[in-house]
Amino acid sequence: MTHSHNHTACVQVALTNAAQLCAERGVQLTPIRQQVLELIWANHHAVKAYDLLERIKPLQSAAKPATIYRALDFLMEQGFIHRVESLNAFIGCTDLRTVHEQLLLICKQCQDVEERQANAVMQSLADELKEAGFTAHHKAIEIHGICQNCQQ
Amino acid sequence: MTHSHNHTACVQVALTNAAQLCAERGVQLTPIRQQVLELIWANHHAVKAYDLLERIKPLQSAAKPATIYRALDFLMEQGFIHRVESLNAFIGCTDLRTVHEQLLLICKQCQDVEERQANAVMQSLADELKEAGFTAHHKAIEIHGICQNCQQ
DNA sequence: TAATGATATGTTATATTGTAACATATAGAA
DNA sequence: TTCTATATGTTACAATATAACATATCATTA
Repeated sequence: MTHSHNHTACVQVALTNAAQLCAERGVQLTPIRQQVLELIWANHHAVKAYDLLERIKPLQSAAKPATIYRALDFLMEQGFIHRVESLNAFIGCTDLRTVHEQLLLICKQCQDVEERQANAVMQSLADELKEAGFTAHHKAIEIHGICQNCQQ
Repeated sequence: MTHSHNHTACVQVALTNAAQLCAERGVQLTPIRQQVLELIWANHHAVKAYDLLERIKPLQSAAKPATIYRALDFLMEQGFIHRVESLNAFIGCTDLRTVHEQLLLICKQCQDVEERQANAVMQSLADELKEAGFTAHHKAIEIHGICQNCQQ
């Protein structure tokens, strides 16, 4: 994704959808929340909370950790971003309109994170959970390695 | 697992296998490392590093954070424990002799973590990764919810 | 034997990540 | 206008993790 794509369009779509969903849901995409979302969408890397804090300071000089964490909490509740558990970091969700479980492919080389629906994986996981008698509330499926673009 | 099982046997097996594998590999299961492994195996909950630090202090009064993190690093390298990324915590590995990817089922109610081989899931995941052109180095697959025993 | 090197641990300090708690502001509803 | 819900400001701190350098131990070998 770092490699050749129209990223402006990515950002545009993400922000437009977020704004519309907020309107539909009667929740507020305040300036801080929108700025955090934009900063997360600066690229396809997972971003750390304290990096966001540094980057938002020119815009919000009063920003403190809580400023960022509250915005992140909101954006996660709304499904606009995902937390990458194995990196303590965050990425923009590329699939806002679908109820889905995310499979995250995390490239060690370019740092990009790709989100995939992976329906077959989710189906066999559902089967496995049924067999185990386990009721799932949240799934974190994170694969670290080297993405297609980074392998010559 | 909290629910009715001979946990002494779990611990025994884990420690015996770890000792044997260390001997085979020519690495040292030092007192500190063994104590940390035992503390992790106190039950089937994921344990936090600083909890381990408190619990090891009666045995190792000089213990500091690095004491624990070094032991954890060793135990993870040897495959004796897993890190639960979404909890910042650690559990004993129940399947030392098999090369495997772990699916972790984390119960919100009893805190137990169950490790499953989930071969079908891993196979469809491998297919998905192949399709994505992604070379995996490490997989964190962590499902949060309610385990069979905790649902009446 | 003494020097060397590999491994493990001791120790201090600090970096990173995340939350609690209470105060203030703002805007719409009653 | 007052009330309420929501959002943000602010201070302090908790929880998680690592860096860097010192010391110890033991087997190898010069």
